[in-house]
Amino acid sequence: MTTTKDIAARLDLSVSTVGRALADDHRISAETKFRVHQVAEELGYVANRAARMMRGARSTVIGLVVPDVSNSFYSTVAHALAETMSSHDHQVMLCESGDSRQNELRQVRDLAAAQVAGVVIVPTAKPHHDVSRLLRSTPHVQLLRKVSALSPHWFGIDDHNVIHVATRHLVGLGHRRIAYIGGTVDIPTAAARLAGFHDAIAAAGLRPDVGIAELGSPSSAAHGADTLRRLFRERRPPTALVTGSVQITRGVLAALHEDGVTVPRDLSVVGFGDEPGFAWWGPGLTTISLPMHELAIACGVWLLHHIDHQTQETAQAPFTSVSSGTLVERGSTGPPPAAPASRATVRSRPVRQPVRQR
Amino acid sequence: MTTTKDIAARLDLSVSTVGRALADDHRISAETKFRVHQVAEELGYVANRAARMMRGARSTVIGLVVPDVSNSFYSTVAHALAETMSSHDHQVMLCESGDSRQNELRQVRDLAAAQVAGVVIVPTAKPHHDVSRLLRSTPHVQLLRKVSALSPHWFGIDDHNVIHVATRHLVGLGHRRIAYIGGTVDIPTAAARLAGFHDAIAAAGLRPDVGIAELGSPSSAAHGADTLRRLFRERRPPTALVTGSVQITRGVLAALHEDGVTVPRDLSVVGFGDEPGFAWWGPGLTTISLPMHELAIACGVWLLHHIDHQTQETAQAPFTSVSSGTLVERGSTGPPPAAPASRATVRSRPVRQPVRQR
DNA sequence: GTGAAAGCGCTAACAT
DNA sequence: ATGTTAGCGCTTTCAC
Repeated sequence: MTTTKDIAARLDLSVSTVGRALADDHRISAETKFRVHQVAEELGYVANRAARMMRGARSTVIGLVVPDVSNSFYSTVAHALAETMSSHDHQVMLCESGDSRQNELRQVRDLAAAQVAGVVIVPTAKPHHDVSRLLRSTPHVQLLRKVSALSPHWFGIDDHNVIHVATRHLVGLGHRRIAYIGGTVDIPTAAARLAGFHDAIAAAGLRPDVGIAELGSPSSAAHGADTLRRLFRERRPPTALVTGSVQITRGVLAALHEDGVTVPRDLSVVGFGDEPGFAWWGPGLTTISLPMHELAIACGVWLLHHIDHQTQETAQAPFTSVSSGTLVERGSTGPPPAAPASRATVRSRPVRQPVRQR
Repeated sequence: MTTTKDIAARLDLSVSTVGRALADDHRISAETKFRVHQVAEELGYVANRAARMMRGARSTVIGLVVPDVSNSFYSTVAHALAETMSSHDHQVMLCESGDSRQNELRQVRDLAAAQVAGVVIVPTAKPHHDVSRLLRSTPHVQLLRKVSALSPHWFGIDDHNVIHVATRHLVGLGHRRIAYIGGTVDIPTAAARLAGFHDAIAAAGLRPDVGIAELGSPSSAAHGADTLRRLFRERRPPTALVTGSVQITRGVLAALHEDGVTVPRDLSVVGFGDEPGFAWWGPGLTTISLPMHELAIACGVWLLHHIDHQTQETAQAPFTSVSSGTLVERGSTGPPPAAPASRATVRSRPVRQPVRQR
């Protein structure tokens, strides 16, 4: 590794002159600057960030803590943030919590050790106390989920409203037995979504068929598929369904496809998120589209601004930004059957038998 | 930020004793160690990585350079790598090149400045010379794509074979006018895929209808859709299609869906990659499934091993690992029409008119 | 078993 | 316009 010392030795200058030349200090002659840059280029000099940080320079690394980047929801976030940070000369450290407090703590500890400039975090249900403590001294903002143990700064979506709208849509179509499959209510967003469902159902004077995740179980595709099949095995299955997470939606769509359920005849479905493929699922999935890309960008630029301006002693007022989703109406929702719903053919042990389109 | 100095002052010890206690040095008494750890815990001490690195400690950060993490191909890679690195006490710095040499250079420069322990890179077509230079002094491995300017170590898939198998499948079904839509041949993987197609076509004695990307154009969904529509506008449109990237596959699927083309009656399709949703697209997409998760893990653990053992003066033999894909047969491929293909209804300005499934 | 001091690469205050 | 010096937080001699 080439250092300023090497360059100095090569030109018979002092390290400080080299440092200043590289920093384009006004006191250095144009000629010296030129020669320094030339040698630096030749030797492939790259300034050592570690040394710079020792001298008090702030890191240009932003930590991103998400449950799982392979979830397209979060990969969109990672992409948007990486782009935003890159265009502001910052880098993104990718950390996965796997929705485990222990992992989350390890990741945050690593970020603290790296003295990162800031952190964007989608927290787990109950972050470890040390996570709060470690983040206390680091500018950070919560994304999507919001827990009270961390900073009050938050960028998220109106979870309650989003599910409320989805449910109202089904009520408006005439459905009276509407089910909801969501994730564990440990997680605040999931709780808000469930509340949105309940409120919409209550406002319509209906009885909800709710299939939420068992406490502690993650919001997975398997859970979506299993719960759907359980709902269908009941005496009076629902005629409509609202899903409360992308993964659950995925599982439900796969199960409906595998089991040959005809949508919207046998069941109306409103999905969560608008992932690639949702548009071409069966008759097209009616779903809630969420502005994840824009949300992540807004969150990123806010954090950068916050980092630059919080040094002032001004009391930082809690900042929250709520974005809303949009109901995208496609073919998966329609009026309920006029006659008592004819039981759809749903097997608990599904046989692979794709529905041929013609 | 708490430092060893703070702890030392608190216990009236020297910084060296504190440092040793924290490092569990054998010369320090059990009691002192205990007290030091206690105070460290109380003060929320986190060792400063920058300072450690100044003392020669190697970084525990691995750079990951991909074109775009929102591409589920690469988000799978990012996830697998983050997991692997996390379980080996390493972190992942996420860098997006956007398939631009300039961005790639900036990102690699940042990684070099951060003195990262290693780099996993999906290189652009022609990386800047400085990228080679910068990476020369950093253990790195190429993933998927392979360019000669970088290290010979590479983990990828057998691109030629994968497309060869896909094409043979269609030939075997009796197709004689088979098209291929791939990305720009600037990128070695894309070139290999195209060659795989050509070889399979030549072996069958057929005339290929090839729709590759224009040079320099990225392998995008839009390109897939546009090229598909162009192919269909020709006098004798193909009866079968092979796609050469996930994005192109996505675009093709969307266009076929929007334009109401009946698959496999009007066109047989073999996709690339097995993304969520491909299974339920129309009659189920026949496609090449690729072991991206496993590939990324293998790549990650190899890099870690390489980092730990390259210090030995042993000449490092070039290491390459080729994984193969699997043809997943679903409903989107079938025999060609016996009679001259009835022109499918494809509009250049498609009207949204989803194909209703019944 | 513990302390003092040096030094990693860089920058900034203080000389010339 | 350039050189000298000190010090960031940590580890690691070398001393006691």
